[in-house]
Amino acid sequence: MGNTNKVVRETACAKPSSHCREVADTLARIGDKWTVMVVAALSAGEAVRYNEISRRVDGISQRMLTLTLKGLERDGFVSRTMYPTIPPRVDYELTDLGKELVVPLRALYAWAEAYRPAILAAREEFAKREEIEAPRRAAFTAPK
Amino acid sequence: MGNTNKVVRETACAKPSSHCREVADTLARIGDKWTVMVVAALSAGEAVRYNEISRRVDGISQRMLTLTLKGLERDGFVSRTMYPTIPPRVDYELTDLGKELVVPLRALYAWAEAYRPAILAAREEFAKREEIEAPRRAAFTAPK
DNA sequence: CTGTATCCACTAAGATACTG
DNA sequence: CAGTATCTTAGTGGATACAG
Repeated sequence: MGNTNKVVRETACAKPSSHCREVADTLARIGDKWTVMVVAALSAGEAVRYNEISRRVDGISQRMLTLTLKGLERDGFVSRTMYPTIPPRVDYELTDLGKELVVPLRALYAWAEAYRPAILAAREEFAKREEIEAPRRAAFTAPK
Repeated sequence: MGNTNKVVRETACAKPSSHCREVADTLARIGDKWTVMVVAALSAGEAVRYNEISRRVDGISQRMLTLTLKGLERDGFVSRTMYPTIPPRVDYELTDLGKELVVPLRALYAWAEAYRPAILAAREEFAKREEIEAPRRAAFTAPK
């Protein structure tokens, strides 16, 4: 609990009057493994139930779905409506803020689609160059 | 090393013919903590040396800077030019692809700037509601 | 149905020290 | 100056079991 490390975190920025740390922060929040996909699952506009999201975002664990939804709710991107029926039913829906998030996300989506081939190509070329230069260090693999 | 868990990773997608997993993947790649800031440090256009980037992205460790730069180089976003002088000098510069990346990043930047107040407001309101509903579970804090 | 709680494996990331 | 190597710690995410 004692704050031994004080971590300044200020001025960790390239440009003068820009809050690029805040962008990085925001990007990190929406850019994690599941958030984008959950938002995508809700982007159609209608309210979706917990299990339906779980089905749409196949591969997500309950834990991660709950955490992701809670994070999105916390930041005001989705609204949670609970019906105390039996069995219980909970609807999730994008808020207005959430819908605003979809806009830049779609832009990024378009960008990713457009440039992914270029990225993959660059990656392959890089891998090839690595295989040429790797052997130079391989000689240094002396056991201690 | 034995692959006990087989991890399908296919069809983890909401919409039919969309590669939203790929967007998530791309977003995760460019959306991590340091990548955005390093790209920002290079976004002015000129070539920048290793230590200069290190200075601009204050707080980054050598390890993380090296890894981030290697990742960016790998994906074709930055070019690395090495001058075998003494002392050695290495310049990093955004490639054309890297400059294309700056475009959606700026859009996201604008979005983050515009909506951050709304997000922070939502977060505070959520925190308040939590404090009201938390006590209900506090009663269950029985020691095992 | 809609979660919560616990445990465990893996990875990411910082600090530090050393090399060409 | 421009990295690499290694160690250690903290956080992420999955599986499972259980609760309301």
